[in-house]
Amino acid sequence: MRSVSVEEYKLKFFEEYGFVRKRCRSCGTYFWTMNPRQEHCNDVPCTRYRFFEVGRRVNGLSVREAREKFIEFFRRNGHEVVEPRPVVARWREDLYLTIASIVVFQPHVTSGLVPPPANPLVIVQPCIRLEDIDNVGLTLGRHLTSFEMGGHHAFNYPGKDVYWKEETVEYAFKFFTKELGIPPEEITFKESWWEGGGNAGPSFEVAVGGLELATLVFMKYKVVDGRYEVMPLKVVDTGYGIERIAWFTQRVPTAFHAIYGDLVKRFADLLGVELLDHNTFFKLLEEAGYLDPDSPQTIERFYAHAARVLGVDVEAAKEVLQKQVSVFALLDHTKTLALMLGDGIVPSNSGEGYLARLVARRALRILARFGNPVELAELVKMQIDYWGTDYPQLRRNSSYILDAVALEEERFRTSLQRGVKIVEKLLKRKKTITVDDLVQIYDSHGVPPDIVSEVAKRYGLQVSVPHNFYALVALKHGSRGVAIKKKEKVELPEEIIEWAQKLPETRKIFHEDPYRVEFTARVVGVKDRYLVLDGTAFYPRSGGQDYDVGEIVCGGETYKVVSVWKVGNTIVHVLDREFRCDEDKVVGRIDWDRRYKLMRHHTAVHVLLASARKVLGEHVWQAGAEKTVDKARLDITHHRPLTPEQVKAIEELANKIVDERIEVRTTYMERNTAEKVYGFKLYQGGVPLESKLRIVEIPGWDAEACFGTHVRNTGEIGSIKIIGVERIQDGVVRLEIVAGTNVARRFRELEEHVKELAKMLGGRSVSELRTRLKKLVEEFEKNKQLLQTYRSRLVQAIVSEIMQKARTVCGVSVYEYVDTLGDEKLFREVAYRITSQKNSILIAVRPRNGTTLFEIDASRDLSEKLDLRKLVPKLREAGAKGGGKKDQLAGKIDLKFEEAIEVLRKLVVEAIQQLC
RNA sequence: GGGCCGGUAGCUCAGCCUGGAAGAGCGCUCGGCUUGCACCCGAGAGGUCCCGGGUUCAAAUCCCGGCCGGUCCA
Repeated sequence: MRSVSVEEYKLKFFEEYGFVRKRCRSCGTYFWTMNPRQEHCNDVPCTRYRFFEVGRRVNGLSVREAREKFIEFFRRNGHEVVEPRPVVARWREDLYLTIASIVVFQPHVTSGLVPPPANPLVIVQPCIRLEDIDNVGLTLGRHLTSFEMGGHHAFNYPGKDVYWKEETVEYAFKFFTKELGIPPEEITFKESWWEGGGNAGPSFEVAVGGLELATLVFMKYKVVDGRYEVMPLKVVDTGYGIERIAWFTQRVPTAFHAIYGDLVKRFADLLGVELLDHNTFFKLLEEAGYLDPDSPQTIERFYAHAARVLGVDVEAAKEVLQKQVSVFALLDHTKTLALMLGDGIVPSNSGEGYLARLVARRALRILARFGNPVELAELVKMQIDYWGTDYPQLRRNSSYILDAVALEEERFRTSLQRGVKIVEKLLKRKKTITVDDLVQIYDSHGVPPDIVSEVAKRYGLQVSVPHNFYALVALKHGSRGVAIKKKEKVELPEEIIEWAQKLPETRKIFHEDPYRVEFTARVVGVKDRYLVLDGTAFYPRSGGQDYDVGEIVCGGETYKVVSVWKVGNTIVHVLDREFRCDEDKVVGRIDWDRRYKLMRHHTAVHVLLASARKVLGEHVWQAGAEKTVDKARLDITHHRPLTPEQVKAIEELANKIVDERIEVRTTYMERNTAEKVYGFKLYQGGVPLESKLRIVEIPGWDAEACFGTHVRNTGEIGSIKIIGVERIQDGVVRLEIVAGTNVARRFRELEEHVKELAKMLGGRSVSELRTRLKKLVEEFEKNKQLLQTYRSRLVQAIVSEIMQKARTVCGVSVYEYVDTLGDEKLFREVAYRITSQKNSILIAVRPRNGTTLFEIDASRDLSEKLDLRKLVPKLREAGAKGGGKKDQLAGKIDLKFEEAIEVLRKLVVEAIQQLC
């Protein structure tokens, strides 16, 4: 840890309350305590867990009660309550999951762009962190993949301070002592340093009886090139572990007992695991604090301790323990999975979808080890029932959640079956399975090593899985990069972008009036063929909507506008040639026909998304969209392929929304208000970087933060036709549509196409197409049969002809055949018939483009005496190229076929004569 | 977004390493056995070896590119 000045941590609060600063004898960390005799920092592993012995006035808080107590305390102390956000960080471009309460306010609030929704505020945010997924269970609750983080936050702007360290520490102290009734001398404030996401600052970790209950961070630095710069905006970022508070107050031995109550026993029963009693768990817990999952020695020590507690040998203890751990891990994973799916993640092989699959597969793997006594969906169902009140989205989306889980289970099973076959195949080829094989099988086929080992065992082979298996897998993938989500690219030269950035913002006439075709504007910047105006009706490519084209008139000259781009808030027109005009004013005119098609397509896409969400469920999210003049497409997240009925239902509903002639409203709203009113559905097309959002709303159906130009009324769309449905990626379905007059155009194209087909098939009308085609296919099949009959007859005839001209050399029949038909199948049959006679050899030539292809086939018995490959050198001398097997030679010879056959005959006869 | 694995008969796959006559099992059709059948016996039909290019006398096989699927990791 870097050395931090003591001044960062010295507080009046500590002085007033009689805290002393001490240094931990074990880890060297400085800490503050009211107990002058305390020698250690009061956190594991420097002390054992003894939080269950610590006094407290409040007992037995459930997670919900702990959450409410936390919120209530800070509400009483002047904090406004903010509703939690989804566990999928839709508003973040650089993060998939909500990993902390502060994530809710990043980057817009912490960067100063947007004011916080309240200040100060309190929030309890469900969070998901998957880093420690493999450690869940073993540490009896120190590691969880999902947890609720209670945070009270204050944003201190220059000249507008809310509160800082003194108040924050005092709140924590009061909450723990007054609200929970923990004796003051039991509370330790550990000095620490927090760093993340380019920010940093001093922090305190609040520990009681070995358990860290909260972290208080004072974000005040920005990390620039490894140096710390003081930020104008200083943020109080606190994190209280709601589950840990529940654990602490309940005096139960594991966090899982505290969080899941009677679910623990119900899960254990379903798995057939006999749970240890609380006393035994408490004895285990004493050692659990020293567990460091990264250190195998501490794990071994834990097992040894368990063996002593249970009075059995280490192997037996390990087995008992692993069963308990499995129950805990399964409780944890199923809840996390429910939360992820409940907030609309669709399992997939990439992006946040993969993270859901990862959790599902860890859970399924555990179930597999127990012989799949219960379906995963059933366990998830229990979690939905258990948490349904706390997280209503679980109940609302339960049919999707359960369907997605069932599908994941099915996929995992087929994947495993495939994997087992691969292992079996491998075992047939080689007698051992190396560590490399294990890594390869997991990496390519998703079969975890313990399952490979189990399969191998059935074949009597012992395969041991190395401790660092997953590290080895990680090694194969190289260094980790940062996840970056898609970004719209601007097709302008670098120097033009730089130039445009220095120019003023352009007035957006296309927003003020999307129906404006002609406008007058002043030139504010010219560089070659790039033109910037003070205002424009030309829409730049943005939000998936293609740019406008048209013309700009200046000084009697007309310039064509070829494309339009957005650089920040400045709009750059690309002209067909260099702009040379001294006049200040220009007149612009957009290509209305094109624009109107784009507008209709854009609004149609919003309608389509609303319709898809209604038909398929809330998990449907826009994964991408593009609107061109010809058509538009919308990629949506969905776990299964769409059925024709679903496609039809989506299309029908979309057209119903069109027919209802709903007014499309465009408004500007403060970000916080908009989020409160519409939720995060707003950010379907990405997250704008503004504090004020432009909201395009189709009342009752859809509201999105959107830059695009839209029609005034859904009725203007005219009609929507889905012209393509395609699975473009696991978990993503692409819908292609046309709208408005394009539907007619599309229909005409299709009609012409069909007419052409009808014509090709010799029919006169489209209605004949079906019957003609059916007949044609039948005829084709019939002719194929007929051809085969003719072929057989012809083979017969050719074979007898060849036989008549046979010559015998040393008891071997030598046949010759000149094939001019070019029917490969026929030739094969002829060759087969000839060489299935004993002691026979066939010399065949086929004239081709002035040269001759040849083939020599010998019967099997002959090839035992005569190796045709011995002829190859002589053939080479004769100018042929080729090769083959003992009983077959093939190649090419640059001779007329009459000459070729003589050469070949000579060689073959010579070879046979040597056998005599 | 990247790595790895795969795409051959209706289905499950072998063949590919080391180029030279496209295979097996199941299913299907017909026939036999049988009261009947999921059994047994016999015969038969069924193929763009994912697509495109290259190397070669010759490519399912080797090389390059693409498409599709699976999987792991971001």
